[in-house]
Amino acid sequence: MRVGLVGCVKTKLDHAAPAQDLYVSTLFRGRRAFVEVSCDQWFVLSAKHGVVSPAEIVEPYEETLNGKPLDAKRSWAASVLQQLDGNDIGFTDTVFEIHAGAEYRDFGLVDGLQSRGATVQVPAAHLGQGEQLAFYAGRSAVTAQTLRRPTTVTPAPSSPGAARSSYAPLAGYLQAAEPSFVQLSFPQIERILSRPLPASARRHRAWWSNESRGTHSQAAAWMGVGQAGATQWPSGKRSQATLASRIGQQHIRGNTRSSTFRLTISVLLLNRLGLVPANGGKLDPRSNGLVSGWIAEHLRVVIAPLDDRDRLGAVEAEVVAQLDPPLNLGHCLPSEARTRLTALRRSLPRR
DNA sequence: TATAAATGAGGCGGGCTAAT
DNA sequence: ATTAGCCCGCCTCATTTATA
Repeated sequence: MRVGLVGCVKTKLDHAAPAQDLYVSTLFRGRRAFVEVSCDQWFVLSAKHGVVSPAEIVEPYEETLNGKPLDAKRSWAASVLQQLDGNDIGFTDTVFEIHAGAEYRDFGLVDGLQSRGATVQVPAAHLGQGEQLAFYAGRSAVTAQTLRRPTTVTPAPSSPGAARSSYAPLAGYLQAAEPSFVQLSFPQIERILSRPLPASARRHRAWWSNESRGTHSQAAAWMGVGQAGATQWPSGKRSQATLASRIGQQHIRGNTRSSTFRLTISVLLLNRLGLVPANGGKLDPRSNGLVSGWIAEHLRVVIAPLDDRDRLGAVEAEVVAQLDPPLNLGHCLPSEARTRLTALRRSLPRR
């Protein structure tokens, strides 16, 4: 049995509503989505009412544990434990997953649960505010499911990408779309997002532009669509890399260890750019920057969508066989140039 | 000493303009 | 027409500083 306890937040609806809907901040919604997947049952930890079932109708109120006197926090924790005692929960075979701040946890609640024989986990402990928002928004249902298995939970570092954005539903729609060409109206997009688009979306064409390194999450949403990696054989493991992450982070801004393409460019330009090898088959930071600049300046990318990622490996072999690109080695016939390239690549040994 | 207020953190999201 | 990028406010928690 796994029980989620979700702390209340300040921002609420202005009218009575089921507890699960009363709290409307991004953080609460993220926590709720998390426990709905990861737990068998969950409750709200309300500063005013203690343990509240998600469906229970609650009037909006203005109360928080933050900054309350020690005694008040202790007696609040005691009353929460009392409510849980009366809830027919078998503590010894229950894992409590707490999604609330330290004020809610550390004044008797965690200790009380543990002394009753329960296991307590705090998946987002020690994360900063932004990190928490990213943590909850970035966790897909699949990821939350995996939390059922490990005994200790370590929050993953936040990573760039579209999944944590409020535009994630749009990314998901595009990801799942059958045809590689999709046309949507404003209202259709708003239905997918379950909220209106900002006014700028209708007023400024620029709102819809792509963005390589900016902060506009809507651009990240559609630019992150599309998986770059094929299914690995024989493990069947699927790469999580998107086109944006593979090309941008590994090929253009990565290092020689993360991209064979970079390795090839680096060894070919070693003398011309005065590149200095470093340990581990990499280049020193300055040299790596020079390679990034060179690639950014010269690289042109053509994207050919393919619906079946499991066939990417076979398609690559066909494409390479037809084009016979001089810098590719795999799937190619041997040549004098390729023998030299192999030798050059050895000039950056991985050791 | 207890409480309240201010501040910092950092990712998200929006508005807008300059540059290409 | 499109891209790059600056600026600002929001959100919440944790910590520091000010006040009663």
